[in-house]
Amino acid sequence: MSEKIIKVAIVEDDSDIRKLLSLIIDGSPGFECRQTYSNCEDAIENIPKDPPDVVLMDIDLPKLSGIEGIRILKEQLAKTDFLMLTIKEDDESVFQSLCAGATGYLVKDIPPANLLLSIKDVVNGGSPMSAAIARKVTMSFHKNTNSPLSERETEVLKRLCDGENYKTIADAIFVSGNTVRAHIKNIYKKLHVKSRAEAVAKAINNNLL
Amino acid sequence: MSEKIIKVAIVEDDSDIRKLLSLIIDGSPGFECRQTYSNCEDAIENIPKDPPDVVLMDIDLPKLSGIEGIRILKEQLAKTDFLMLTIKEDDESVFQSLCAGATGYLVKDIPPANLLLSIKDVVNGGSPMSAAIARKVTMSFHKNTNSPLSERETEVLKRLCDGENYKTIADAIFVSGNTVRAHIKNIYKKLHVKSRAEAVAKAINNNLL
DNA sequence: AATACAATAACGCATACGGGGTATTTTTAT
DNA sequence: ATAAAAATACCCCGTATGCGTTATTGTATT
Repeated sequence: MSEKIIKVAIVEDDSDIRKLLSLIIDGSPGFECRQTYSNCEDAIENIPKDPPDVVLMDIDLPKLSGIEGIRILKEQLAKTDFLMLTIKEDDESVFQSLCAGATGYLVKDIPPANLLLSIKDVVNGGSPMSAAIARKVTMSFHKNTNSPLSERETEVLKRLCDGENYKTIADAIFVSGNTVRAHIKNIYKKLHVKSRAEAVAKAINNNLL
Repeated sequence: MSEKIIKVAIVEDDSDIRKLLSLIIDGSPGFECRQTYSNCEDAIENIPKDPPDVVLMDIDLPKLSGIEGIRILKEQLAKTDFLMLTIKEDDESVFQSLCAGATGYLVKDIPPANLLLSIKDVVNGGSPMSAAIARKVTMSFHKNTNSPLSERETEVLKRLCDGENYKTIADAIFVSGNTVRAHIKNIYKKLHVKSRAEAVAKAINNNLL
């Protein structure tokens, strides 16, 4: 099946790790690593000249971060998959990376055999993630069970997200417009916001609906 | 490490599959399957009496769907992990499942050995997903590269999401309030919405920011 | 029995907002 | 070179919205 050699590029500032990774990849049948970079600037300049199948990207890099690097490179290289390979496991790093265009996220303690499997996985349409990372991602979908809002308020908030106004909501849930306004005021108090737009943003971003 | 036996429950309407799964699990050292159900109603009534570590949940079930089942069960059983095990791979099924509380999503053609690995993975804090499912999930984070909005409009929309008003936005980006209003009108036209709340909801749900 | 919250409902007031235009300048694309 | 799109800016108008305040009823919780 995988008769085509997978071309991998590496962006990693630690020269020991960089060389080790390139040796692992280049020494494995079916893989080749012709491009390695110690910083994002070089990668951004040279990777588009000969797009690899997969880029292994560190986050902590001298000037531009790996996340910024992906943001810039992914725009030009739609067909290239970017895999984060980093020691950082905080939510910010993980979700910023995915939003920037990463298709996988591996932590650096990954065994060489698994790294190669992950690279194969991503070219075959998967999204390899270390266990704890994958868990973070699925958790981000779970409905917030600690919502401060009552059922009725949640119902109203849902309708605000659809752009409904007082009157429309009132008619839909069979109460007066004044009642809807009262609910909305309570929603604002509980969410510490002062406008529909803010309430909607907070509701969506905190999985309150 | 895993000296404790992993208790698994199965909710699956096809009796052949149900029996096969329970045999695989019960026949593997370190796993036991004492509870199997052919529908959600029975599962909802009985699973809370003796919470397992992991529930393998089908989606297409006679009355209540597996997604609804998780929604109800997960509220009571915070410590139990729910793994979807289904033939369905459409976006709706995947994301509704995750939102309802699933911690993993496996397609039914998974080899028995991998199923056991996935169950171990989820109890060890991971989130096992079949390759195509994981890809769907990471893709859902990627910024929409086909945004109809200009840079300036995107900037304004971001600020609308923070609850800023005309004046505040105008001051922040050093233009007149009238200009901000003009931008917002264009945003409404392009997104086919007629209020801030709607624009914010659409922007967030479509990864325009 | 008492407290608290949720859901219901109303009124006044100032203004931010959405819809309708029009116009100039700059940037980008063809 | 020229057209299209983006960014800037202003006007009017009516109303939906946010804020303050008050009140009744029912349902939990203690």
